[in-house]
Amino acid sequence: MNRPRPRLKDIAASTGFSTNTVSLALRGSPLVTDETRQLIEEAAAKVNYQPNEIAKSLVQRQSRSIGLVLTNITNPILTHTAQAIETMLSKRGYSTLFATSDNNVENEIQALDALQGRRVDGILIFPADHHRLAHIERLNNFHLPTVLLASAPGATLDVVSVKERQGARDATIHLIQLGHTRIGIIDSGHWMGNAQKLQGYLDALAQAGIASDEALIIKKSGYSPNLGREAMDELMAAKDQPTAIFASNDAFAFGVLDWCRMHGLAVPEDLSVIGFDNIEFSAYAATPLTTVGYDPKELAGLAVERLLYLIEQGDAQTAPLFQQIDLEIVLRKSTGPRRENQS
Amino acid sequence: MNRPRPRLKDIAASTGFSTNTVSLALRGSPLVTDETRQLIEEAAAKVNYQPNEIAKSLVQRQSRSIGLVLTNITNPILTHTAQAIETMLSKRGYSTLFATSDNNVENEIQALDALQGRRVDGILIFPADHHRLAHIERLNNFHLPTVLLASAPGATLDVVSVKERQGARDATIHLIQLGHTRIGIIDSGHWMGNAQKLQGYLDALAQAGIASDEALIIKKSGYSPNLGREAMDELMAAKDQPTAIFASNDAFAFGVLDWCRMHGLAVPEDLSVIGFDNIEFSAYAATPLTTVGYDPKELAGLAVERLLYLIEQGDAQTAPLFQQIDLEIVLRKSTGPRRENQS
DNA sequence: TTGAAAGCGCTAACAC
DNA sequence: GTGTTAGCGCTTTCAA
Repeated sequence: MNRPRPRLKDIAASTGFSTNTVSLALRGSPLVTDETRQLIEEAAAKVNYQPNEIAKSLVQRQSRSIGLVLTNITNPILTHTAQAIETMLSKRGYSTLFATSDNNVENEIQALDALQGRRVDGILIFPADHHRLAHIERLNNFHLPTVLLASAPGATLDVVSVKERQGARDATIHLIQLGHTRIGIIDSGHWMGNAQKLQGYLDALAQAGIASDEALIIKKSGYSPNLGREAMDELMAAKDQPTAIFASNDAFAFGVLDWCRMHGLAVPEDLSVIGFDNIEFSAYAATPLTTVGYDPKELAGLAVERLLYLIEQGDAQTAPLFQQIDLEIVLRKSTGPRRENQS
Repeated sequence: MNRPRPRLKDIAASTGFSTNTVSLALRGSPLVTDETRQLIEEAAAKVNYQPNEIAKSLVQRQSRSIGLVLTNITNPILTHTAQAIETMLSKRGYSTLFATSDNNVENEIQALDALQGRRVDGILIFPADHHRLAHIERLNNFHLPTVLLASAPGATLDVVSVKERQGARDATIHLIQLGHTRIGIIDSGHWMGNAQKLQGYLDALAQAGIASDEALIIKKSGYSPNLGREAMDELMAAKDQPTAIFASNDAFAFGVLDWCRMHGLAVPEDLSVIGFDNIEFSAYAATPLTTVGYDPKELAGLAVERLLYLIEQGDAQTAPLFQQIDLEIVLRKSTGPRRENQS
């Protein structure tokens, strides 16, 4: 297919050394004379020699590549995480093989198979379904280092994620402190088997002695403002309407904001809304969005460090580590005190 | 590192056949008996055999992987493109190696080197600088199929991109038709050596007989709402202020919207603004954004098809193909007629 | 300090 | 139909 690329052998032939010497020289071995090295390096540069990493991988039994599998990257926060991961990995000499599951476990299994076939040295994965992890945990059978980018309950794998439950609780408490008691939640967690945010929300209500109400808990599968709008239709149909909404991601929150614009509700005067993720755009929403956020670089950093550590450990078994980073409320304009005359 | 994975040899030993027969059987060759195949497949399944793609790549001299290099993916439209590309490639049996240049040519060169080292079969690249393409064009020396995801002027490579110039012209014409004559542009193209949008803007003015004014042309390097705000500070300092703004990307437009909010300008009554890219959230901006957009899937589809075609062509040289997809104005709320009493 | 030989896990060419 | 041999481009013993 491609023009025959120069091999070690070729530059060996042109310089008169053996392939072994050439290999040693190019890798900066101290065994080889400076003079020899120079000769060899020149010859290599002249033909634009680039070592074949594939051959290298085969003999060394390591590919210096890792697999990154995400659900989908329509959520900008995942995008930023992915980019940070790639940058860090690249600095450490690793390539990243990228795959998406589109939130489908079958796709995920396929992606994982492909990555294993390519003999990646490790895997970073944001699982499609936090309750169906068997195929991921099975990677351990081959001692393939893996870290989960989400805190799946009871996972026997390394985890680096965000304190979702606590973040959700803080968000809800923020609303409660503003005087709200009828607080709706739009949650997408169940979709991937993740009840963390819902739990955090319930924690906060319980702690404040507020009874939870099924009519205020809406579950939506996906990540899109449309779903936020749909949820609002249901939420505001209740006879005792909420005065505040906790949207489990910023996209939902935008949908809520949009619903309010369409229905003439003022935010935060008529309705408070808080989001989750703090995507860059949330500052520019119809009403600048109060939300709870984290630093994707921090997440990426921990995940990469841990994965690389596991890879370097080799066979030495280490107990799975569970790491979670903090979330912080970013106060903007979409939440405010409950009005006296409010429902 | 990893527990020794089963090899062809192992399952050959366990079944009593030769490695060759096993290889043939597992690849579904008609040469091998059904009975034999079945035996072999069972044995393979039992040990969870997964062919080593690295070894395969080495002997077949093709990796069935392609390199995708982007500048950075903070622009959601690039994100969508990337995801679409990965999905399509995966369906065709290709893995995608992902790299980012962060808009830095040095990084780009490094990424390209890494990809070549890994012997990718082809490269899809959104170049950091549309005027510095030499290192990319050099890939042709090794007959490494490459398609550019942006229309660099005078490139000797295959290109799949959007009709930026025309899109920019249409956007500006839209503003002109609304009665605006003082139209500002915030352009980021120069940053990557791309004057397409600026050209389109000038085309439209010229066509309408409106003199262009340097004071209305602001160049900003990057992709962020902040830059849009900064640009507005400069734009609105002119003694003859613009009544409409063409922002060369949606992030800039959000900055403009925010500036207006801060300065008490109503959009579109006091100022019209049109963006570029139609990122998902533009519908949820402070004022729903009128912008010009395209379908990233269409772009991805063309690029992948072309690249795969080039790869399958092998050495047969084909003239570079230049493809551009159409853009369409998405009318929302941020543009309106120029008011009589407006400056 | 350098070279020869073996081998990573697979496919391809050729026997039988 | 199935086995044997060679070889992809490298690194890794082991000699010299």
